[in-house]
Amino acid sequence: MLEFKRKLEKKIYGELKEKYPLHSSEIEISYTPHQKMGDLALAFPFHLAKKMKRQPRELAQEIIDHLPSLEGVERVEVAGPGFINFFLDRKQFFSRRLHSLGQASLSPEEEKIIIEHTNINPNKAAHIGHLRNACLGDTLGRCLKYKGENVEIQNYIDDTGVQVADVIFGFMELEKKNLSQIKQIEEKFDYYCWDLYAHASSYLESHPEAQKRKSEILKKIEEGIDPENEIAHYISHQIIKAHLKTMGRIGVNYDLLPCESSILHLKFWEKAFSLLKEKKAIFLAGEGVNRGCWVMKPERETEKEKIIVRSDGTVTYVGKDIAYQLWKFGLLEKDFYYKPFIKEDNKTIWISSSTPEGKSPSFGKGSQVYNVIDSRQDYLQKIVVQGLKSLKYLAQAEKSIHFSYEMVALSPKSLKELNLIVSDEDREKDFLEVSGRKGLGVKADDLLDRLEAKALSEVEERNPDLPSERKKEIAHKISNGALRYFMLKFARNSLIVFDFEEALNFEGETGPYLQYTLVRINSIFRKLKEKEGFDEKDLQALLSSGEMAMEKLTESELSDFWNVVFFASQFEEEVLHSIRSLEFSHLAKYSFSLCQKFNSYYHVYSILAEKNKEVKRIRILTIYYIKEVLERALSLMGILQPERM
RNA sequence: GCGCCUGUAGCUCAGCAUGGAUAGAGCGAGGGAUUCCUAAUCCCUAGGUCGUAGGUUCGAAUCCUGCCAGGCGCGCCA
Repeated sequence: MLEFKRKLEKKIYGELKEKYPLHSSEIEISYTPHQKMGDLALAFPFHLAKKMKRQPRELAQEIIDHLPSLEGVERVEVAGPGFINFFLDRKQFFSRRLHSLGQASLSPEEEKIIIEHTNINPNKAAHIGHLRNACLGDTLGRCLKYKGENVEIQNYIDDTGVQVADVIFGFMELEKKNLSQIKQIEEKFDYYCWDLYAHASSYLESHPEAQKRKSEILKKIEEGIDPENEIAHYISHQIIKAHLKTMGRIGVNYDLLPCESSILHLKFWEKAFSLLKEKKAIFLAGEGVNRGCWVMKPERETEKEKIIVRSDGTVTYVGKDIAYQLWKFGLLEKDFYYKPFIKEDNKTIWISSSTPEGKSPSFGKGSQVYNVIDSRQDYLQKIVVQGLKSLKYLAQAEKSIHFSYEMVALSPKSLKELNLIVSDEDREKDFLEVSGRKGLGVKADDLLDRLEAKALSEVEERNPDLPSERKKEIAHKISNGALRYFMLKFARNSLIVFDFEEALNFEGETGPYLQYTLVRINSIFRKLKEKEGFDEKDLQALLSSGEMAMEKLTESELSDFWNVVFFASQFEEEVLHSIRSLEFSHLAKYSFSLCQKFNSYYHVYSILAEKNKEVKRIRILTIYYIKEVLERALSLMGILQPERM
């Protein structure tokens, strides 16, 4: 479709450029609002009419008279106040789409793209907010790979931060546990830490004298002193494993886990610091409130200067982030060591190390970097980019993309359902921010468990005779579809106020609706095979024969056929649009609309029962085409495809 | 105070990049469809001053400005 439009635009421009004052960019083909008006539309007669001081409609007609017959276009007409609308040769169009299935017309534009997402502090279980992050980042990765890009997924691990220290404080001071006692904990470890973290946080808040011990813990893990350090190591690694398992449940994967501890021990910051000083990107404040700090000048006069190194010589969060961002672009002149963290059949997840290890693939050195981080960090991400600019890495600053999105909050109803106690002040609000520190949130695994349980009971009801393993597998796929679609259907700037009833819904605009549509299509092919012996070979024969007797379709069937096929042909444009705008709700809504169109078609036109062979053939090809597009759409969204439901 | 984001149907949200033809879905409400490929479906009905006031334009939900309302950020926390 994309290619078809571009060719047509070029051809039309070529025909008209001599006769009219036109720029090639003005010839832009769009879609008509309604099928009966035609398929493609040109709006340029309006601009041209203005330039030439003429009536748009009359001018449009004149232009049409000048146009030769166009390949693939059956009819051209003036519409409305002066649009030029094209009616395509449906048979030719469909036949070409079928033949070009599988050969993507998209092409990569970057050397290597790095996506950083998930980034959960390794001190507690993952919650719904993290699921949104992971779903967005993972979908971006899948779409970019589909486009042909070389993509590396990184999940940054802040294993030396205060959050981890809080949990260590909880273990050592509140529960008086040593490492071997911690290892004996039988409960789900990330859940155990979830509660302990909340407990330790509130304890530390009400016992300011305990802060001293916490600072000591923090210092010891940064300097690598046991037992605090080995406990930190144990906790973070156990939690990372739990997170990877949770994300594995929804099909989210990573290539590399870069750790804060490695950045620290390999002195990434020191290198970045000398670069920043050398290029005068930061300076030492000699007076004012920030005296003794290294600060970055604001871009605008009205903004405050940003502290990068505190007066005690320690670096701030944003400073470390600048160092990490430099490394991602291969600009730091330093690298991590790497070792495998998890090895599975054909996939290894690597983790950074601060000491030399064996052979590993090459990481980092991206030409473009996406950081998937929620919108509360807009300002800090801006500072990171500003850091690159001050270092005169303008190209890299341009290619540092903050994939910003709104958070997931909790509705008062959800909180009540979880039996979470909230303060009177919080109760007044329409929604509450998820807070790991307060233990306020819906744990990712809990939500997934509930989705699976609900899906299982629905499967039981519909397919009581299936073996229990099959049922479980289907329920898993359904829960996966429900969750992934839910996380994608909202625009990224839309705050999701989480509600169980809405998230657990399997009807209407939901993942299971999409999955169900595909199940129906597959079911038709299964029955075709069972009842008529129509198999893959027959399908291929049908595809290559190119025989389509479109004239056998009634006028209304031709119109319904075209409605769904023409829409399906726009898939690649939707993917590109989603990548460009980082708005995967487009892809989600597009897929949903495609399913709606198919389901309407399905109710009117029977395939198995159709007596007319020629009509039947067209219908088979139609649903085959939709199946191919839909399967691709679902896989880009990370939605699994059950064979039955 | 400054910066960013949001305001569209009873509810939840698309549409805004690149202005275009009659503003769309889902949920909820009411009605209907199953001797026929899975009813997790489909069809019909009701429901809209696109926050508000201006501006630009042949044309504005979409672009610009003001105002109102809400959220987030602006720390020698991470």
